[in-house]
Amino acid sequence: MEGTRLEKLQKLREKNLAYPYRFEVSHYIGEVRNKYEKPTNGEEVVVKGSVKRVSKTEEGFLVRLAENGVEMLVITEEELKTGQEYTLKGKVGRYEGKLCLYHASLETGGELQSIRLLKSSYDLEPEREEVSLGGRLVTLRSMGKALFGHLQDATGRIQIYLSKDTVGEDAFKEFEELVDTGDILGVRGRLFRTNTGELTVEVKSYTLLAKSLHAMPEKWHGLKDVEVRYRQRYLDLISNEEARRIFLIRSKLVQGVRNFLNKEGFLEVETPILQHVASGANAKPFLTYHNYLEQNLYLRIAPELFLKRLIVGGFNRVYELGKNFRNEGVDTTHNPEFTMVEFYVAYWDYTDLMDFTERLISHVLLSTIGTLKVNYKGREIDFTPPYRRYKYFELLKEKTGKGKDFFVKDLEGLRKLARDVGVPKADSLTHSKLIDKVFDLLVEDELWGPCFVLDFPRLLSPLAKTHREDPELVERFELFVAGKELANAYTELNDPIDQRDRFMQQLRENEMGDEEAMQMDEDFITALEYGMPPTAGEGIGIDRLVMIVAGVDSIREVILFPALRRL
RNA sequence: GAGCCGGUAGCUCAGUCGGCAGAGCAACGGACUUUUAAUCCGUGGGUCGCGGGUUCGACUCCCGCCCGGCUCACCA
Repeated sequence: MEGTRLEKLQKLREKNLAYPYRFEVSHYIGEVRNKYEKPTNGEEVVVKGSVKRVSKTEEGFLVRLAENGVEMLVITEEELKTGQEYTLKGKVGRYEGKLCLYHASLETGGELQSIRLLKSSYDLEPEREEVSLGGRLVTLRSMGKALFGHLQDATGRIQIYLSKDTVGEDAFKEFEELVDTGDILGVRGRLFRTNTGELTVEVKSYTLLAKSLHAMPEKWHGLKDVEVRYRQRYLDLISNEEARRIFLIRSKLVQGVRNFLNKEGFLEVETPILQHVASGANAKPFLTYHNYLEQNLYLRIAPELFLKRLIVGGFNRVYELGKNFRNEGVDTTHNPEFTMVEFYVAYWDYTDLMDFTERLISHVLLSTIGTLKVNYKGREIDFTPPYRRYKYFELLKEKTGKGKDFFVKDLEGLRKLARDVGVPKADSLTHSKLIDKVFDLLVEDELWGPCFVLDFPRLLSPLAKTHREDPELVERFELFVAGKELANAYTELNDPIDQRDRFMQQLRENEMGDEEAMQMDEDFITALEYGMPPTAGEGIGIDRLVMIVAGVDSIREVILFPALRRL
């Protein structure tokens, strides 16, 4: 902690001003800005002005361009010189809320637009509306008898102006003495625009709502240290616009999923996370202990078997959006606790789900980012339905020239193939794992655009119903995007006798060394014995979907507090 | 679990061949009533991730450990 900030806090305590209980806020900051800043539409304009400052950013040079004192931002690849006058052509947009000319290039002729007029058409006059706002003071520029700063929350940022004239001599002096950047501040005053056109609160009175005892991260470069960004995510959210963007997308996306499913008549349910048998997926569970029951319990690896019990119970459409826990490694696409939505529909089969998935993804994308096309790792992904559909063994045949019979029946031949293509530990893997690994290695990475892979080998899918046309297959599909599995679905196995056989097969797989083979769940089989209607079910990985929608390549960037070792 | 890279002031980063620990921002003092990465003058600030070793001398070289990132293995 910083000594001088502690001293200021002490002075606040003496004046009984240290940590007030409440502050009446009229708007969140973003609301005020939205009210007076019209959305831009990419209009192309030519403007002329002199360069006040050039900053280097990831998007190019960020330039402050002034025409008779009125300013706008410009983002350009051109190397402009401070103090020089230029005519520039570009598209009108906003940069952190401020009017900005994007993709600006030098221009000789063209119809000139005055910056003042351009700004007045997008940035409306606030008519001295009175507002009361709270936020964190993130910048502060003191000029003796007046000062400017910016107040920020996750919805936006707004400039504040204080002078001896507006708040009075004593309050101004107190501000300079006791307030630092980083403090949470409440301000009341009237909105106006400065000479350069920036929306600003002319502060009549202010309240220091919480002192920050630590200095803020650097105002220009932000917080870069990824470890600090994950461990102290609040600092990331304060100082990095990108972090705020990602988690606002995540929130909207989750909301979009819920809205869509609710609209389609699904019931949102919650099933146990603490389970006696961790089944429903191939994964190693976390183990915990319940003192009163005097029993070990597992953290769920999937909600599947409970959701299907609810189908037995007559809830025809159910979903659960929540966390699963798998005791596995951590990398750019895996976190030990991750979020999935699983949903089940009585009387449907997996072909119904493919169409449904396309509709769901479309709805979610449009409601979060307003488009079906996203850029990911420098390539476009187009989610416009329909998605391509490939059969599992046809993809393998393309790559290996071998058909389904080879993979299902010729274990030794498969083992040799696996060795040849470089599957690690090919000598000790079980038959089903071998097929799975060969597929991963040869096919998966190439499935870039959204596509369904369907009709998986029965061996790999102990909960899926046997294919109506081929007893060696099941009615199952996975949705692949950017080489990663995003969703997994099947026509659910509802024959209890068959289900028991499949679990038994899993137990044998376990004995043969597959630690992740599924556990037998007798209670679930009992439920099936009472009769489960034909049902289709699907799970979608929310974290991965957010990664693609937000365009980031590490799962930790879309999880607020990712798993890290304790310091 | 393995390989590679990284950890230096509150933050972002330099640090040459082993020779007094550096800059910008932030902070502190001063000037400045429309600034906006404000500006100008001045000041303070370090367990160089931790622990050993080599050396007259280690941020720098060697060994071990901790934490993180990437790749791989495992997994969705």
